[in-house]
Amino acid sequence: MDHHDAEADFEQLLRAADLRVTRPRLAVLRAVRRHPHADTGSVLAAVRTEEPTVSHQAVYDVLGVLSDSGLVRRIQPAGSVARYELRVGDNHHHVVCRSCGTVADVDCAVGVRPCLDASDTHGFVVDEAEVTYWGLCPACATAPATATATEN
Amino acid sequence: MDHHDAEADFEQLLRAADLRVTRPRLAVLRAVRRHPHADTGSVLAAVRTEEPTVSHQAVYDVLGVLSDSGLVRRIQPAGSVARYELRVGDNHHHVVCRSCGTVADVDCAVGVRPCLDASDTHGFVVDEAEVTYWGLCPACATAPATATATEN
DNA sequence: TGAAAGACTTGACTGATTCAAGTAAAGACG
DNA sequence: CGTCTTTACTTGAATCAGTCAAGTCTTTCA
Repeated sequence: MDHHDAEADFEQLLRAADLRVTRPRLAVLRAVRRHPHADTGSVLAAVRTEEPTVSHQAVYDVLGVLSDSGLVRRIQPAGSVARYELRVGDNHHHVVCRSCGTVADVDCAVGVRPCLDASDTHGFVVDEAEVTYWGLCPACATAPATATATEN
Repeated sequence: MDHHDAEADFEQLLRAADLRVTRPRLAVLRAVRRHPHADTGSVLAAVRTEEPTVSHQAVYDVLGVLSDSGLVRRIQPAGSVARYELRVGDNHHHVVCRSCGTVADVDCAVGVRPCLDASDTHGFVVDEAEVTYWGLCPACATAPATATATEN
């Protein structure tokens, strides 16, 4: 994984989305790549290891525009703050640990767009079906409940 | 729907769950029945039309214990505050309007427990698959986006 | 009826997220 | 390459859902 190639990728990604290329945006993209499912606070911390002067507001703004542009995906399991990931457009889903809040990716077995056919959507125009699996992660399934959700 | 019968039902429900029967709890159950998918604030407001002295903390507490006991179900679509409903244990799902946040119930067409078979759950012990359909409600699909999510 | 456990009230507090005003940097164009 | 316009970022304050803590009232059960 060459550093400059990855940089170029993110830069292209931004330009293709008609977004200005800025240091905070590149840093956020790198942070999200390094920490899949990280919440805003973790992204901020990760960003500041490279760009110590980036403000917390900038991170909120950047995550907002990147989400709106579809460059990152925002998820928010019940009871959790917003989390972000780079995997986008591949219709994957998430398992969330009820005990510690850890999130992992899951490819649905049913097909490319599972469960997108609801019987009656009351006239809603549906464009996405999001599946969240709830349960216990390997650690919490065996150990007593202690941990609290923070990072992945 | 006779008033006293319904009261008796809720009372039984509470006792069956080993919960004390209190005015706030009955009022919350009635409020949630009257306002499916209402958030905590709306439940509080609805409760106070019958029991004006109930504190906001009590409503949080009651909704907490009722959720833990499985008497009500708590949902929280991304970007929304917690919402509550009485329909429980029937594995139904939700459509959420991207524009106004309105929530509606959906029975999944695939079967009783749709999508519960994920290909690889990374060792998680999964006990529930929650499906959230995203799209536009009839009103927002035709009209320009204006409304903001509040009540159902 | 009276005691013990549990629920409720009150009031303060936290923490994620947003708002607003001003400064700085990116991209376009000459 | 320098200037201009647009848009991003910084700073600092504010909001709001939800939680914590201490004390009082109720429910339940003996």
